[in-house]
Amino acid sequence: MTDSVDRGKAPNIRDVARLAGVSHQTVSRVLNDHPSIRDSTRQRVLDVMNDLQYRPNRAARALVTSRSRTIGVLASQRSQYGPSSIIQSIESAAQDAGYLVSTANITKTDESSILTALNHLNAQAIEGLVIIAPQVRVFRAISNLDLRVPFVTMNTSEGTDDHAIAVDQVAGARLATRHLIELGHRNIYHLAGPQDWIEAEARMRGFLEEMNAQDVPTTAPILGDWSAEFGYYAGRELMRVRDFTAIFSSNDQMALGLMHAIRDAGQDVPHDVSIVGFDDIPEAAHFWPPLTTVKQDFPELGRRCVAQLLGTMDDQAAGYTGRIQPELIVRASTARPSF
Amino acid sequence: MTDSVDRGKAPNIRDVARLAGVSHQTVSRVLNDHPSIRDSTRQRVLDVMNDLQYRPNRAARALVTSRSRTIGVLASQRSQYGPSSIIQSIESAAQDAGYLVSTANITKTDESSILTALNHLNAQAIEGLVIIAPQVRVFRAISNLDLRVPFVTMNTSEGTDDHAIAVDQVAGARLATRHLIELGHRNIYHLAGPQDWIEAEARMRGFLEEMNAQDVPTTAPILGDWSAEFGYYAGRELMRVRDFTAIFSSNDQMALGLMHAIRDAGQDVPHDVSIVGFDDIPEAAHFWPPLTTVKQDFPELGRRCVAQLLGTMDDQAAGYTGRIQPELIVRASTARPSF
DNA sequence: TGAATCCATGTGCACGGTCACATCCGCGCC
DNA sequence: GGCGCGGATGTGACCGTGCACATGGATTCA
Repeated sequence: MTDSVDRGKAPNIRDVARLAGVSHQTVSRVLNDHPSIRDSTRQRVLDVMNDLQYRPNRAARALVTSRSRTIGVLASQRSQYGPSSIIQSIESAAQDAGYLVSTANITKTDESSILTALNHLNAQAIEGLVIIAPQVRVFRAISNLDLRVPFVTMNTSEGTDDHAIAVDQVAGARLATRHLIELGHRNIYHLAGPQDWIEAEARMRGFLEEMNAQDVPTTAPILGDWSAEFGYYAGRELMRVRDFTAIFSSNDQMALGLMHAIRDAGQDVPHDVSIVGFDDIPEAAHFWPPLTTVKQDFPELGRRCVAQLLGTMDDQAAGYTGRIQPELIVRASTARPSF
Repeated sequence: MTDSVDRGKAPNIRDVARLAGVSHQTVSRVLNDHPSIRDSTRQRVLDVMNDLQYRPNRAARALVTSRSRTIGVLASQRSQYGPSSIIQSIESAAQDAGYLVSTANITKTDESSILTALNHLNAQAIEGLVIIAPQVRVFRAISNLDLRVPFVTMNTSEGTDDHAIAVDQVAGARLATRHLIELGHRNIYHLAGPQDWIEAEARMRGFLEEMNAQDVPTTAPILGDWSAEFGYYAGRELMRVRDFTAIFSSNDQMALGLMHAIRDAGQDVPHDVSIVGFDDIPEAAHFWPPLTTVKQDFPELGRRCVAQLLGTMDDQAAGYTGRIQPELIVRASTARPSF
């Protein structure tokens, strides 16, 4: 009678304790891998847990430890390949470490939508934050709010370098640019990402650095919005001028739009114009022509994020300091200029 | 002295109560919009909350109410455009309703990885479940586990229709197929998705139904894996045969791969082969040639999911019964056959 | 042999909310 | 004037877990 478990209510540690003939604290110790538990006792408890289909109550645990075991992710453009791959790998890494992930998305880029997102995360009592929407104003909003939470960002920015886990975007952009220069191009445009995105800025910087290093004169980059749509319209405008033989696009989608516009203008890629993208989305190999691009290891990026964040949270020295080196993938969208 | 709030600890309702000169229960009532609170009292409490930067503790609330206010999402292929768009809209809809979203991803398709994912969600004490990985075996695993949680799935399958919120995949596939037939094609292949995906099956069914309805003889569909890569290799095989003038691909990525292979074989899309995709990913308009495809309203799908799920959870009649109608987007990848 | 130490386990309370129930007060009505 | 009633608020218990501390027995060592 006293042994019977109430129907319709999940069992708790006291139920387990009673059936195993120990105190609730012993059960708790088994749950937390406390060293000084006799093997026979542990086994008995585990058996009862199994019988009862016992699952620890996360809320109760969070309440008493005041640790939510949740990390927040602040993202934007979530449906794009890069962000979504990263989120996926963050989530699986966090899950392995026993953490939950709560994401908040920024749709509009205004200050208030950033605040809404951060407040949402704050309400979850997150213990750490990964920022995948590395816009300058996001950092501003964070320091204004002073959420006292360790955070990690995917990309470097002045003043936040402690937190940065980066694919070396600058190096990637230099690879792409160097490739074009080595092919013989001298009139190269850069179609950049949105102005306030840190990775857009880094890629732009890499482009300019390499151009300068090789003594090639540059024109001002065009600021885009990452979308194929924008690339297409930018390409239409550019094709009116035609004072270039190559374009380095800050991501693959815009590169796709560019190639579309170039064909529409009756020109050929790569014969008339060479195109390089960035990211190496899975589709890039099948674009027409297959796109030369810079490959980022998104899954690895996500894993490192979590590793570093958990490290910071536990006040450990945060292992990974090195950047992930991106890789140039040469495909058919680049060739020697045709003069 | 007694009024001072401990530093380093988040304020709780009792702190608020003390400073507002009321009982903790009154504070709780303010939090929960209880009707019988005098306006002046409410305002006083709200002011104190504001001063203290009070945030209700989700864990404590979850503990006492035994409601986690969390809904789970079981996904697969998360980094692809469709799933990630849906997840994004689910998340924002859930957030609006005061719910948290916890996602679990299935990478491998074996039974055990499904169980792992479901267990992960189960450990969160989710109150509802959205299934975006509508593989047949997922349903089997769910009924085996008998998680007593209401769930919703994106696509219909025999026996689970109560839970289905569907874009009418069959209708979409029929639209695509009819378009090809009306252009005059008679030898049409279908490149389907993985066998055990319910949406793949539905699109295949739509294809076959329409072909039958129009008395066009069909060949057995080819089973793919959704990737552009697969589309490419399938295309290479198909180009050896060349007994067709059109292919209906079950998604845009595979269509992209097909077009790549067709060009590699020296043939032209749409002159020699017409191609139709499915999904209308943002890049599809800029493929070469721009892809004729069937557009799904992913964000709406996500919103409905949440609406229906919350409805079911509150035992309300679950509003939306109608399917979302997909739309054919005709672009340059389809034309009359060239004989 | 007794004190110190360590191991294995138990006891009671705290965490921050909500719920059921109690209380107090003012008002209308017979 | 007494009674009932409902609005506004207070009191104490409880949710499931972990922590600090207590306990008792075995072992070690002076």
